Amino acid sequence: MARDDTPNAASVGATERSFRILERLGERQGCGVSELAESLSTSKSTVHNHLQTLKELGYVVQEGDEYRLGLQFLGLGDRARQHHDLYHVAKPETDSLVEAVGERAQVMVEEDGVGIYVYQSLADQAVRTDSHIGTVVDLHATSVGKAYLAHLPDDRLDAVLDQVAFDDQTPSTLTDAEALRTELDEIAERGYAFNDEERTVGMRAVGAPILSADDGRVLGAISVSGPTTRMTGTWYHEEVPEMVAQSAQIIGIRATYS
Amino acid sequence: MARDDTPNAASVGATERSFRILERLGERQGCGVSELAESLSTSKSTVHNHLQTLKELGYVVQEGDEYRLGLQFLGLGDRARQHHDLYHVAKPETDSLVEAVGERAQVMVEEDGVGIYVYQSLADQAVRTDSHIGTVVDLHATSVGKAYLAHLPDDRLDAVLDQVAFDDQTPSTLTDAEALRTELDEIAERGYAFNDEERTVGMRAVGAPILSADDGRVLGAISVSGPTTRMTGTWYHEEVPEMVAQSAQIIGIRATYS
DNA sequence: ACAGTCGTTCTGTTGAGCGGAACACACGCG
DNA sequence: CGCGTGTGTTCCGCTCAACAGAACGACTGT
Repeated sequence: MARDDTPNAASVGATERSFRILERLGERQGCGVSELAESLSTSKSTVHNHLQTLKELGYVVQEGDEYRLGLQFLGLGDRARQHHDLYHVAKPETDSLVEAVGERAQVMVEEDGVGIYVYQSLADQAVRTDSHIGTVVDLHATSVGKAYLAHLPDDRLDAVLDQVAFDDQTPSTLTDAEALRTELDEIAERGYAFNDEERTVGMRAVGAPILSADDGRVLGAISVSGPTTRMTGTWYHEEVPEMVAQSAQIIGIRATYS
Repeated sequence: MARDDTPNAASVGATERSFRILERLGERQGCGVSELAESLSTSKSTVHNHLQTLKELGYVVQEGDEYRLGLQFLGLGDRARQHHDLYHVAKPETDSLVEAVGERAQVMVEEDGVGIYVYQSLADQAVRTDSHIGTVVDLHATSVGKAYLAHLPDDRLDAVLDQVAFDDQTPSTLTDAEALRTELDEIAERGYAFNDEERTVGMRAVGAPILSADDGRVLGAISVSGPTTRMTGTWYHEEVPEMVAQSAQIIGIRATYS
């Protein structure tokens, strides 16, 4: 369910094709029909039909010989985010956290076995990577994901781990389910999680869970990430974790009483 | 093209149906199969097929007997917004404008004949309406839209006005094309536009165009809106316009040199 | 003028998206 | 307890529409 390459085919093929086109349009910053047709191994006419339909619906705009994603998706995205009220309470606190540490911070929420960034704040000197709002991340290979998993009830955790494909993304990625479970226990006790180049070489991160203040349920997670050159020593191991955990706690309190 | 009810049918019907379902899911905050099927006058099985497909693609999540929009749309929306670099430069300035006037402000960009809010900032006492990020608005019935139109080249203006259906939304809405043109001339000279309950009864707004600092091209528009009870006298007619126009100018300058 | 793009249009065929009916399950009520 | 009614889900054929491929203009740089 969580991964894209599910074996069972989608029942509505045309819809799947449309979204493949849209996703490709997002990756490249807009492109033409032929480029899309080739990269999706579909005929030009089919791609053209879909683009025309999406254009009429307002989800794609045409600029000369190029097609781009339409801004209407902002509306759908905003509507989807309104269900997760965590966003509104986390936004200001995340901004001040970024101001304090001078790196990058992101707020994650789980959806259907994967993590999705609902907010991201960047300091001026923060490292620009491919992650942004709406980025889908693995729960077991990020500091936010592990902080989240560490506080998940056992049955939910089992369900998530069953879906996870342990395809090591970097040489440091955990590939063993048991090793992950023992690390999650440590994280739960410690209160925050580290990520040392597991997902992206050259990047380290510190994540903390956002817990409901009354029933202790985990609502999401927040993390700060930066380059290995700056994330070192007690700054990486103590001071940043302290600040992240504190911000996470504040967000958790605000989320429960609002 | 700009409006939804275009006579010519979409070539890919399944895609259109999928998006109708998604839009409906957005309006109601998630709902069930039967409710969707009835309101779209489609069979339950068809709706179910589409929902399953969208769920596998990650754009819809299922929670018990309810379906909701998935957070993946955040990614598509963010990608679409990246093309309009206006967003990044306008965000901080809009926030400080809101802090100064204590109402609501929104940044608009044109896309295919309609206006779309790419950012919105709310003060604590701001009026909550149905507008939010991604909201599609008519260019001729909003202060942002008119401020934008007033600085559009003649040929582009003609093209937009041809598409506009003058369906008066409130008793105050302008319904005559010529009357609109004369008002646009005044706006262009004055530098800002007013909106007195044209779109929403009880709401007034002041909008100013965001112009490129070098070639004077109009990039978008920004507006402040609030209730008629608070938007009165010189505050509405002079002070707020002054602040909005100043913010618009700052954004225009930052947008050109960045 | 030519060959190389690009996007667009056309047409036939087949498979897939569709509606309708039947199913399984959860309620609430007498 | 059944019943009635409400879900969401599954099944199954029929037909229409989504697809591939080829042909068409319009450009662009040889």
